[in-house]
Amino acid sequence: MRADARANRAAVLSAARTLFAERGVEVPLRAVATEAGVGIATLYRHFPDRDALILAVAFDVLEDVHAVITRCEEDWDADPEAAWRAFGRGMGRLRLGVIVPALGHRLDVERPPEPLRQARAEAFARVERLIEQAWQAGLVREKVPVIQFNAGLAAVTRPLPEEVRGFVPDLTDWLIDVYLRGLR
Amino acid sequence: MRADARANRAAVLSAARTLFAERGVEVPLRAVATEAGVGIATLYRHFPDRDALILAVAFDVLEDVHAVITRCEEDWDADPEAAWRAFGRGMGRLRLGVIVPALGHRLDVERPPEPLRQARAEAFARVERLIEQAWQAGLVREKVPVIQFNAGLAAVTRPLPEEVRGFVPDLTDWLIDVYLRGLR
Amino acid sequence: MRADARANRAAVLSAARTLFAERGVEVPLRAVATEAGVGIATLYRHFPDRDALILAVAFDVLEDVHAVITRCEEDWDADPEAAWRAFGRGMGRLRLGVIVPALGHRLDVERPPEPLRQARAEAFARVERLIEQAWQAGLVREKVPVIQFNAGLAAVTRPLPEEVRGFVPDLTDWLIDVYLRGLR
Amino acid sequence: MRADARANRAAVLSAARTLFAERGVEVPLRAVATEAGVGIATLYRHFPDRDALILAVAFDVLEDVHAVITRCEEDWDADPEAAWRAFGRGMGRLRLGVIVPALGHRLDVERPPEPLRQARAEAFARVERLIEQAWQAGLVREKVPVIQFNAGLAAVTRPLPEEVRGFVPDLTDWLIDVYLRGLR
DNA sequence: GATGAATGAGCCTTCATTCAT
DNA sequence: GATGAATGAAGGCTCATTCAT
Repeated sequence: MRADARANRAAVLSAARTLFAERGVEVPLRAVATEAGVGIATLYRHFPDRDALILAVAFDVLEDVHAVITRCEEDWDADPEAAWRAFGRGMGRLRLGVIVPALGHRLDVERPPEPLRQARAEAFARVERLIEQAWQAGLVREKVPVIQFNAGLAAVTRPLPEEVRGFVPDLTDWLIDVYLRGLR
Repeated sequence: MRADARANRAAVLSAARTLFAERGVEVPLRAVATEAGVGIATLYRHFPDRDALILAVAFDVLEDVHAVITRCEEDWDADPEAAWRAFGRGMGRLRLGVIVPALGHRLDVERPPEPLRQARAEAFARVERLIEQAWQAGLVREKVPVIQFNAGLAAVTRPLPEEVRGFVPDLTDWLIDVYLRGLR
Repeated sequence: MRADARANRAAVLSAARTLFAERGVEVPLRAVATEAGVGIATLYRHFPDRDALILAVAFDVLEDVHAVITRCEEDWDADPEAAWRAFGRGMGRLRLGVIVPALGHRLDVERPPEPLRQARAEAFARVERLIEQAWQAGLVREKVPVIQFNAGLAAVTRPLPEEVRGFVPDLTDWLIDVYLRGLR
Repeated sequence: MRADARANRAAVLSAARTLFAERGVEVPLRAVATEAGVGIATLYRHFPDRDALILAVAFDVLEDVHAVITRCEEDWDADPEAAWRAFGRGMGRLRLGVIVPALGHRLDVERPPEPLRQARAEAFARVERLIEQAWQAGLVREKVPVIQFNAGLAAVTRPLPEEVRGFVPDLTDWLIDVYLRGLR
């Protein structure tokens, strides 16, 4: 792939991630292309349809998920509770709440492609280990299934309407704290 | 035919409430009409545009909100903790998570009409009193602002994709429990 | 026909004539019914479809046409030129320009009904006689065919947009004068 | 593909001009697109809404208006009367009667855009000069305001229904002659 | 490879017309 | 006879997707 092509792909991906988070995955793809500074046909060259784009964003997010997990693992011994909370907030900042439902909504119909399934499984396994550790450290009252834990996280991090955010600016962080506390 | 008309209106309202909850407030109005078993023009006769329909659903939901609150107030003295939890679950079942964001999204643009504002304010006041009681009973650690409390409730009760629900059937109830526990 | 029914019919007819002249024959029939102060179904009871209503208005206008002609005939001997001009203005005030095109547009496709054809023929004959008289009196340079004369009158009396009317309030009367003068 | 696009734009414009003249500016845009041999979305790409299309047609017509005026100016000295009549007929052929009312009807609501206003003003000025000349040549009895002159021309050149045109094929030319003669 | 243009499908909304009370 | 309600058929407009340059 040419260097400029790669740059375009990256720009589209980044724009998609931003706009998906801000306006939902139903945002017009033309808006994504414009935000990325490329023509609509260029977007389609890299991502044949909306699902492909969502999928790519999902991979992108999953990478960050792994980074957050890694960070948590590294910081764990120094201060489990802080690491655990940072983990929650880090996950929250990834807006899982946006991409997870979209994945369910659009991709599971036709079976999620194997690579995604695998990357997800790997992340699940690592989170499961974290939950286990947290349980041993007394940070969660029971070993919640990962999928349930993630679903909760997703629920808690979906964007709320402007109006509400206006009144409660740090709502998401607060909600994550409440969520984690509720798990104890 | 007044009776028929009323029945149709109710059918549309009910269909809208269901489909809004399942597919979001952007669901095609034709789908709502079909689900209600009426023609599209009948829907428009009763609700001149989407916002009017959303508004009507909001009122409908608010009525149920008041009922849930009343129930909680009545049961409070017998067992505060049980009443409080029932309150949370009752609210959860109303799918506030669907209608609240929609209200923010669409109706605040053109100022929500006074009656709604008032009905909402009334509900807020009653919930505020409940929170106060809960605080006194040691069920919440601090007197959270109602709007924040509700926003959290909304976040926690928005529908998740089929896939997730398949794995964790009682997710919403579980999340509400976690939420309420986290507030302690 | 009941008295109230007759009154309703008359009200609809009158409203139609007004609104046709003001907004064209494509005006929503509901608007006509409302203007007439009756329900839409009442309008339809009296006039099964738009064409029937247009037709009825046409008859109504034709009656006035006959009155204008009669007036002209009566005043002729006293002052032919004044009578001729009054005739033109009288016709102009009837807004033939609104109803004539509509008749052509909508009714001729399926042959205009006999009664209309006849009433029109009668009016045509009388106007033809007037033209003959006017020719003898030197008020027109040649014996224009009636249909042509009327078409010209219709063209000249169709309503113009507000903007223009604002600048030239008496445009129609002026145009009729020009038209009649041009015929000399 | 710039060339194709331009051709399409021209085709739409031409189709619009034809259909506006034949069926009025309320003609379905789909019909215009079909007549132009393009998809409906292509029409919308070039003209974002009906007003934009009407506006473009208006500009198009105005260009022809200027051409007619120029022609008249050039031919004036050779034979003023012939030039004046040719001017009237040339204007008549442009179907001002269709586009002028539409401009009044639709565009004045949201202020006609400056360029149009200017092109129109320029045409008005030139016609005013022609009227002045015609007055000096004894071709009009008084210096009619341009707007009034044009309104009359518009009134006289609006299309009449098929039926009438069937009976009097050259009605418009005849009417223009009568109009010009009436102005003497 | 990148781009803008073209296209049809789909949703919103209005309106003529028919029904049921 | 009068009425308001119901309905489907357009027509306006947007957007995902495909083409041609």
